[in-house]
Amino acid sequence: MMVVLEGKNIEVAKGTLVSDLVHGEHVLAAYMNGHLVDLNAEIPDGAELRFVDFSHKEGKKVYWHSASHVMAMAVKSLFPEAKLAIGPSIDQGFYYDFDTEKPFSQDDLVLIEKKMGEIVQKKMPFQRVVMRKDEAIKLFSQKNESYKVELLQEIEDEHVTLYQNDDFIDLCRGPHVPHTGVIHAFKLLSVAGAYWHGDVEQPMLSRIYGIAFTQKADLNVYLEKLEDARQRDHRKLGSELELFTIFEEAGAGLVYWHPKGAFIKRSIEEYWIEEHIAAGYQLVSTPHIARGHLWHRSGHYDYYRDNMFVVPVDKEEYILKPMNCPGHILIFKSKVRSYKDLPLKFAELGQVYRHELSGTLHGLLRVRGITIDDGHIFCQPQQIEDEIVKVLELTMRMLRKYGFENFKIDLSVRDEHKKDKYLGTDEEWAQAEQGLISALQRTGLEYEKQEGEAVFYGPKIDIKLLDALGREWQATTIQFDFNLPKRFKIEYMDQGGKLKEVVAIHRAIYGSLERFIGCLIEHYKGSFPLWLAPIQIMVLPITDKQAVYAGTVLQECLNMGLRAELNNKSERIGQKIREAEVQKIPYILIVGKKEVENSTVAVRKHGKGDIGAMPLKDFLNVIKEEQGGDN
RNA sequence: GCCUGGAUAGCUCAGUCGGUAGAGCACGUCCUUGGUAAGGACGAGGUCGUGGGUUCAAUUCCCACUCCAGGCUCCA
Repeated sequence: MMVVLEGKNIEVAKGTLVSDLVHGEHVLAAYMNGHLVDLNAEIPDGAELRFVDFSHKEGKKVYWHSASHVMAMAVKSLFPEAKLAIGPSIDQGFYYDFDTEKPFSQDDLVLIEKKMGEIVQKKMPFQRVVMRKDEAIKLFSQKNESYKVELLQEIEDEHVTLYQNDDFIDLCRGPHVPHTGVIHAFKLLSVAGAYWHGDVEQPMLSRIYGIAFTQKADLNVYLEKLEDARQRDHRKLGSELELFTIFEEAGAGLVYWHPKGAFIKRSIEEYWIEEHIAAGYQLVSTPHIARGHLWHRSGHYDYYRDNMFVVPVDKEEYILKPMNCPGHILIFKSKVRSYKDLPLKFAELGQVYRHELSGTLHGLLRVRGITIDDGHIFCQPQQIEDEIVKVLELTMRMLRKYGFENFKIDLSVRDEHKKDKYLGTDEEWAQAEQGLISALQRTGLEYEKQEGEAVFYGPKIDIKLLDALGREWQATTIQFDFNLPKRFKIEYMDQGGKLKEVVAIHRAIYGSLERFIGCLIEHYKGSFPLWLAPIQIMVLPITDKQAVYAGTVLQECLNMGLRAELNNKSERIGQKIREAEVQKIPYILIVGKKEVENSTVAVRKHGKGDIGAMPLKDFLNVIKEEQGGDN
């Protein structure tokens, strides 16, 4: 019979298995007529086949999923009483959830890993078993695997597949790698609690996360990357570089910026203000607190009450603002606006407060006191597209300033089948969604359309930026709002003298400044570019005899508007260099006897080391070009 | 909010099977004046997260709370 393998016609005997066509171990599974199958699947006549290896996304999934089975085998042999829940592959590796009397500890992982090693050695085949559902239920009931039984009961098919290695059997759709020996390099990474079905009401299970690779070297690279990420942790760098502290005494999720961190924050804000004024925004400033009445009218009180800080004042409730929009709307509504005034764009670096659940707080990435770089665009329907294009262009220019080059853009639209879930008319949605699409097309940005991901009050564009390690960070969001214009009756007078409802667009480019700075810290690994570095230059005299010259070097730097400091402690130069390097200061100017005689400075650049001596003027010229940052 | 594990000097951590504690780094003083990532000596520094309980005695055992970590959930 004929089959098509990787696009080529070949002749094979009837009853040939996929594995018969495979040479070597790198092939993990195969696509047969579009379906992913095991290698020991039989090939039907005329089948179209494509091999899948670890370099394919699907291959990784199969591999990691098989690794999770190996882990489950190890767990069941060490802890026979542990009940199996689920064990899928994830973006980076796999996990398996178990119900155990006592949750696993870090020490257990070592034991489990060891056992996994033994299982891998045995090269146990993954055998696919097809069974009637009721038989499978019986089987797992006997084994006291209640979670598997529950899963089976949710399956509607009459037959189910199971995979068996020796006496270990697990409900599984598959496919799997041929045998356990294929799993070469693996590591169990962490243990965590997780609810069954992710449901708070359900039992808490013990989850083990792991990762696996076909080569030991790849695993090492991955582990190094994890270690690099740990080294970049903004919480660690934040305290080492004295950028910020979150004080237990002062409250969770509330950030105290130390001078250096505050400098960075202010630099980012100043740059933002400059760009926004140039882009036609008008800065406004609104209070941190407002009467409850305002939040009832905006609808926040009903939808968002649990996340708001409520303060009793006299006989009513005041609320710490969780968002800036109502404030900006009040300013818009303070007088009758003409179509000639539109688009009207208000911007504010507004401090908002949100009562996020304690467990979700995380360094700067999730806080309760948030600085939002908020902007609201009030415009006419026909202005939508142009305005979105302007926002996108502004966003790209600003994010690129920080060295972000790769983005993931999501366009979230409503679910056409559940229109009743959303506010706003068909016409409004069509206009808004089309405006976003046209704007994205005009700017040439690639995006992914996410059906049904829009919020109930309007469609949106979210931009995630990819940092130096390729990790995603949610930053920019551009959202239509069909809710607030109606609730607040925000209108403008058109050419015909009639009042019409405005189109309102929320947008934030950094998103949250706290999160953005956290991201920057990790992106730069604490080594800020010159324009953001709190201290740009450290002047170090080699001995006390150069103190006077070092003082003049410092002064010249300061006169140029540079942020420079002088360390004239009577320490060895190696020690003082170390202190400055640990602080990741971009430039160190070392002055000794030679430099005094020649009126030069010996320049040491962070990350590069000694770049030689040069006249101070030359150095100042070099640095002047670097000073403004990119663009 | 939920689960597990934590909280000891400014930081990183050790320790006390119940009798109020120790290291390294950082900090201060002195010696040293040294040419590209840690010179030496001495010194100061802690109500052992907070509040209660048991006990002659609690940093240690028990309870509650707060905060932190890793997850889960949440993020109109």
